[in-house]
Amino acid sequence: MVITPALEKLPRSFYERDATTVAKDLLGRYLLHITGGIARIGKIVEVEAYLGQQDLAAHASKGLTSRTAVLFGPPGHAYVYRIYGLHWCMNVVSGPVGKGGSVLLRAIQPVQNVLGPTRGPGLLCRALEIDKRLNGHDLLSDDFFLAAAFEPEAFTITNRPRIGVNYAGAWSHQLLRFYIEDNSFISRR
DNA sequence: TCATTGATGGTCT
DNA sequence: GACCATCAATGAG
Repeated sequence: MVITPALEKLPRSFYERDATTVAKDLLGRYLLHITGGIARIGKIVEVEAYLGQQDLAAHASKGLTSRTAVLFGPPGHAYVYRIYGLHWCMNVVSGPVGKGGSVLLRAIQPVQNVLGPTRGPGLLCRALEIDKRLNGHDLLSDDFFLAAAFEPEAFTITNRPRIGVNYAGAWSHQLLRFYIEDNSFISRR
């Protein structure tokens, strides 16, 4: 029996801040995806910030294309794409509008109705049934959104370089990966 | 425990 | 045609 914490949907203003601020503030928040009457819920424990067009590690560095259009759209929407031909990854578009900033969700801690492992961006999406259909989806909707617990918990945030972006030169060294210290659900490495 | 590699497809050049 | 914001299975040590 899982006891679901009381949750409050995050407002648009939450996402209108810069990617680094949103990334750190997303730790400890809850991701909910409701499909077929089943609510799948995970607590976010690891994220990476992608700063926008000038960030060579970010998809937005390609500029505005059909693929990256969502990144340059309004904050508070989901950017979902396929990577390495077989995995889905999910970002949260952050502000300010037009900058192309976003936050990659890398790992969650299972809370309710989660399918399989969640320590990694591809696994996370599989576990919450997130795929291309949710690209561009508004995160203030009622079936796919982020929420805060009414009673937040205390934790320490650790900074590390982002993973898998060695091609990005100096940008690959920036400490833009954040996770909850000592949480056992972060991706290994 | 660590390093290597195969699977697999959309996007960009 | 090359390149990936990955994961799981494999084999060496």
